[in-house]
Amino acid sequence: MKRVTIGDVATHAGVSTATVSRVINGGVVAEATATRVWDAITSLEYSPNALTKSIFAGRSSTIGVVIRDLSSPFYLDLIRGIDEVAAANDSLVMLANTFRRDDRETAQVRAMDEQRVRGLIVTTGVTADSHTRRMADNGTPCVIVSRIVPGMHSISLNNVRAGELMAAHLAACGRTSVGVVTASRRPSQIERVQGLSARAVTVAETTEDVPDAVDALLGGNDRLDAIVCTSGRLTAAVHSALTGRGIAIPDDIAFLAVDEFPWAEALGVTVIAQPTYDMGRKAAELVIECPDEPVSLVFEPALIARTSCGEVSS
Amino acid sequence: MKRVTIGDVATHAGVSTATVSRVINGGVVAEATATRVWDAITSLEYSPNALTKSIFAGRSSTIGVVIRDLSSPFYLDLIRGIDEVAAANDSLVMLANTFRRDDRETAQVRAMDEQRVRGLIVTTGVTADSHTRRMADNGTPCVIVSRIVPGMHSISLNNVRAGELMAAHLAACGRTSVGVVTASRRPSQIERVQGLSARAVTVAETTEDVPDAVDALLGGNDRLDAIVCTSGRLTAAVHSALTGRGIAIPDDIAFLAVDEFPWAEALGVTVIAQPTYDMGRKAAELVIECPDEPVSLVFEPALIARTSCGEVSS
DNA sequence: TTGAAAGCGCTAACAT
DNA sequence: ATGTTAGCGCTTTCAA
Repeated sequence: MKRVTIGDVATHAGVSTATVSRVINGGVVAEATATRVWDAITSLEYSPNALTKSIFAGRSSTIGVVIRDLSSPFYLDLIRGIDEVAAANDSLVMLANTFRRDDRETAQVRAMDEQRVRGLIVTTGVTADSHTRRMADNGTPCVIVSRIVPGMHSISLNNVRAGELMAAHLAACGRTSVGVVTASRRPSQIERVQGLSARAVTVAETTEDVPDAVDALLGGNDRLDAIVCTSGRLTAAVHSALTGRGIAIPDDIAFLAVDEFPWAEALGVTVIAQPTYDMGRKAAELVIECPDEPVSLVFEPALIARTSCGEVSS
Repeated sequence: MKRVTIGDVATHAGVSTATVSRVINGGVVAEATATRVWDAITSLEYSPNALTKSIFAGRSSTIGVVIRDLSSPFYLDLIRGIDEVAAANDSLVMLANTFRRDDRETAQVRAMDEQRVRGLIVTTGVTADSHTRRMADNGTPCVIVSRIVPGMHSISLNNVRAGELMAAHLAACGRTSVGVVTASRRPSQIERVQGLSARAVTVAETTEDVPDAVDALLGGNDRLDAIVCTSGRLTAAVHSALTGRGIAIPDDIAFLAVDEFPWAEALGVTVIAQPTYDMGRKAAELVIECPDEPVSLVFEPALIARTSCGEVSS
């Protein structure tokens, strides 16, 4: 069960470990020696130890990703984008989910630091920021996603614009009394609501809170003609709360959501889409390129009009 | 930018590196010394290098996961299950997507081997099996998901039963002429079709192939009264191909899919659900427990009846 | 209870 | 072109 080491290969090929290392990493070696070494490598099924290699490089070749909530549709494409860039750069992706728990967020960031990841991409809340910043100070390129943090790289959406886009679309569809279900007091959520100038706003932390939130909206003083959900994580819950109450979309109430999802087309749900995949790619590229000055990239949202707001086809 | 090492801590605390190591890993140390060391650790912001640690342990504490296609709804919950168990065992998850390309599959498995992962969970095709087996032989606990491979740990679904469940349900709904869209010649797909005893079967490798596949089914000699899609990855495409052709579900044709997805409820799509999350947990537990004899766990599918097959409420 | 010293598997000067 | 040697940051005997 003992692992084959570079030393075994060296002995088998009758050379020194240095030569084996050179063969593997492309140094100057005589053709004949190289062949002997490769033969030894294959016949012994030698697999180099990336961990030990990393010790010399000072850090590993892995990109760390800390995700707050893997169940949000936003993240799958983000990860895909990151993964693709990583694969193109011979990096692997180390993933950690924090289940929306602050203590796990700091723990996971710390774990990534201990793993000496090549770079770190996080979608954490503010709690983990001090740890992340410390990592950045120690030379690990860190990218914050979905939030702008001064002095650090960040990838985010123009959330105010997203709100405005929604407001404009709703207005164009003749809806004037808008109710909002929003996820939390995170900046991104707040900004979206800001651009929205809504009549009523309720907060639902989890999907379990959604039915109550929807009831609150529906039972308010204003008679609403549109409901928007600013969190992709809650969209399904809001939608089914609405239809479950016998509300017809868009005849009774218009429905507008943030974040594209695979079934939006089938359901005719109009959404604000983030260029999630590109954001993931960009985040990974930032890690690879590792610019000296903090760069803060803001992506523009796009409205994908379907039928849930009572759109009239042009 | 030089990283703080255990040596720096030792100097700062006026002890040897051995003592620092003992303090961190819980050896026998005098209380007073321990305090001094902890003070040094915090004041220097020392972060232990997990890579170096791993080279002593022989392997890292990370669990490797190689996923064939991150876009399939099946995998998010699988990853969540794995991640949860990993987190509970102080492990991180290293994720690699292979984009359904055989060459990338072997490359990623090899990469995981080089990373000396604590264990490996793969949903790859057969191409990577020889590599995976080699890893297993070298002492890395490996778990194959979605396929049974002799001599190796595996987690899979009772696919034949899934097919039978579908057939029975369709029959109960009075549907007798069933057409199937299946994804590929992978065993899991074939077994599902087996249990199904369908009138017509077409294969769609990717979502792009789906429209043609559906046309082939619809244009066949038999007049079908049910379409089932045996691949979660293709469900959305099949559904929209159907509705896009003006076909009413379930009035014109019943629709039945494999793999639960967040919007199934909203759309009323009847599905065969896999206990994906539990499968992920079990896979990770297998990696942690590392049983000597190969264990092959087969999970049972469950039908979630909604309305897409013209179900009559009891 | 602690320190000195010998590794873990590999790379990178420096010789030859 | 190749071998020798000294590390990388840490753990782990073995003495003291």
